[in-house]
Amino acid sequence: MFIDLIDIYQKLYSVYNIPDGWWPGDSNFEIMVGALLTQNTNWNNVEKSLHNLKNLLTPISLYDLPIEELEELIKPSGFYGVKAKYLKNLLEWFKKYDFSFDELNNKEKDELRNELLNIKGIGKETADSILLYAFNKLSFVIDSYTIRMFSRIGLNIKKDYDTYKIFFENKLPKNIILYKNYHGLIVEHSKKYCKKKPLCKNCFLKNLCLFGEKYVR
DNA sequence: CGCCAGGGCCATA
DNA sequence: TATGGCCATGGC
Repeated sequence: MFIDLIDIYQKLYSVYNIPDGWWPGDSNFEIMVGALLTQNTNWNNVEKSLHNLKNLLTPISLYDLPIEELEELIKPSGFYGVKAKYLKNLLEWFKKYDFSFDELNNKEKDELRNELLNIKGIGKETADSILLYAFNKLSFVIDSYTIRMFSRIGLNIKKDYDTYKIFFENKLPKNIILYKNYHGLIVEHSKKYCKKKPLCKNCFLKNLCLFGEKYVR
């Protein structure tokens, strides 16, 4: 089964109206915090937490905030106990670089990624989300949606983070906006049609989707 | 009421 | 390497 990633991108792009860059947020720091809070969590709940933090969305404010207060403010986005610790771990790392995105941007992409992965609470998806959307590094984000959607379309590769990441990065033009938008389009499409209980009947990609044929009627 | 959400860590085998 | 339990709130 041949999968044309560009063709699928263009189809998604023509259907969904997403802003260029896709990830919502008024600052790189807010994007970084949101990337952590959204771990296995509906974005609607993340927005509630970000709203609670609205006057504290600077690295220094959050660094100085007692962890008990941080827990209270991020409760709506769930797993608040571990996520508060994870955020503190991230801030402790960020402080070593004077909370400076510019300073960290001097690092090579792979080095920056490895440093993020060494923070307890930052796994591959969160690291890649921060790299791509907060640091503007060319690092494609894979999530459960990506694997579910493309395996249903017929992409016959191992359902594994690294395998998917390499596949996408090898086949796509090295373009930051394309990376940002593509992941965003996969998320938007998956939330609407390619859910665990799929809505293939109304899905405009059902012609391409082997999985969908069984659910058309 | 049950299912699911823009994961990751850890213990176990 | 690969599962399974755990972390938890809120929308539907």
